[in-house]
Amino acid sequence: MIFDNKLIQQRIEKAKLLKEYGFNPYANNSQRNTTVEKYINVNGDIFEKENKRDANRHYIVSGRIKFLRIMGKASFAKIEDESGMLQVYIARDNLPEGFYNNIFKKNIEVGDIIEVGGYPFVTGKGELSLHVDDLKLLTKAIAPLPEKFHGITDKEVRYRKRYLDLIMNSEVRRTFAIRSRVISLTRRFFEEKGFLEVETPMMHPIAGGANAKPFVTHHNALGVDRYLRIAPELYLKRLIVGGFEAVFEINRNFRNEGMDATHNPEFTSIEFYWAYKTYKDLIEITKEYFHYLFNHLDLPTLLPYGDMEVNFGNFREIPLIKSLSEIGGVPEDIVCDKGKILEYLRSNNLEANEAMNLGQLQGELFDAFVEAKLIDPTFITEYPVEISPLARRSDDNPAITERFELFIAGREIANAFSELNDPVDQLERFEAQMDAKACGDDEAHEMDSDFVEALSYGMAPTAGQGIGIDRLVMLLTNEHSIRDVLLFPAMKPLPQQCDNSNEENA
RNA sequence: GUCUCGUUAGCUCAGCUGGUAGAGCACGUCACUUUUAAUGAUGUGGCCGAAGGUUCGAAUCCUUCACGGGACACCA
Repeated sequence: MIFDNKLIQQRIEKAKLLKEYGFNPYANNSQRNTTVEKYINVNGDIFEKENKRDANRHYIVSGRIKFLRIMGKASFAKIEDESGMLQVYIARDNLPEGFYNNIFKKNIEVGDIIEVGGYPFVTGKGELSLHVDDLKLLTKAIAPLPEKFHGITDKEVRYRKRYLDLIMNSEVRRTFAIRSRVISLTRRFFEEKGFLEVETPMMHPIAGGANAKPFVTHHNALGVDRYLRIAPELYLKRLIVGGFEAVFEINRNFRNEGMDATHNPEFTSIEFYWAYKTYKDLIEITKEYFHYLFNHLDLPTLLPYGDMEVNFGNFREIPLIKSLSEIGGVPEDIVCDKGKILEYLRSNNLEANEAMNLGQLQGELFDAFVEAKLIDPTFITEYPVEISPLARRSDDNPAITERFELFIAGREIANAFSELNDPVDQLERFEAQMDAKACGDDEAHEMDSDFVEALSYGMAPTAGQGIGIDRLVMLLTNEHSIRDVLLFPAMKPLPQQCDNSNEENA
């Protein structure tokens, strides 16, 4: 039984006793008329008052008891609501006869949610507090809170029981408040730019738009399997075909792959598509977007990330090949020679795969020597066509594509390109993917003939971009695990949980 | 997937080369009307992640498994 713990039994007993005394341990008649934050702001003048108090004011605040110091006939408690923590002073003689000794001291404890009324005053130690003349229990917590000083530090417990993490680590709330604002600001930014927010299916008959393994589910009514989407890309482009010229979608993608500090099976991205534009326009709007975020989030331009400092006032742009020598320190004369690259990789004790083509090897050099050095925001452009299967070829140089990836703090944060809109080329690329799939590549794209047909009606030249919201939030909040920016990250089930769910389902 | 570290009271952690399971906080009882992780006294509290094995004897040594953290490889 889940409540068989002795401490929980004690607290259940206290709730029973309160009921017997006529106090509802789950009262629903809150009279709260201010928050802790407002209380502290409004009563800042109490420090200047005579006796440092004003008994003519009266406020009712509510919150969870985080600290309780009982000293005989008087007590101090710290109660916390969403806005902050407030000290309240509870003395026997200010409460109804017997309440303090029999009800408060015996049956109310840390973790309970209470409501107190009283006037503002400043204690001898100089802390603005509330002088309580009315106290009631709103919610009895029957489970004891973790230790008040160390709180809850076990990452596993923090992720599995996020509510406990939020109770004990109030700074965690700040991370998720920032996340919420990033999503809200992102939406507003693109709306203000004239983009239309759309919702495309989460359940796809064909999982397309990325190289990834999908989750499969089953639609009973139609008797068919459906794939949770791995990317919204192909649907958003259909909308461009249909005549929308600027669309975006902020939503979840699902990939049935491994989990680690930067991968959760469901993750949030924004993808946006912009007709009559190229990737160069995307570079400009991306800079504007970051500027907008930083302004509205009040973040400093020099943002710490781990032991790095990222200068968001220093956006750079460099072609991939050029970055190999200029940033990666790879000798200029080898970056376009397959044999010399292989030799160079070997001499640096890196894997040198003879089967790779020039573009793939340049990608290897980039990963090994450049990526980690891209601290300030850097647009890497002119990707080799061999490692950019979805991007439009450059008209000037058929070996490279009209594409960029944005790197910040040594990590990829956005991927963008001028979209392929030649339906015959697209069909051929799908067919090549089909061959790869037949050869055992289970992440190869599926043929989506409806999408090819859509392109055959003509898609205006379009630029499209995806930004991983989770990783962006990690960057902005200086968090180093995706689990710290997801309220409920995916976790393996515990054996006991399986048993419970079976019982519930039975 | 590989390597590595961890899992002991509600929480945070000790527990050495194997010999009856420890502390602080929390909780119970008592004292205390301006405290700040309040204080002082006293008491309760354990399937040592799970299963096997070695041993007279295992929290401790060995094997397997489960779940986490970190690193590396692949993907956003």
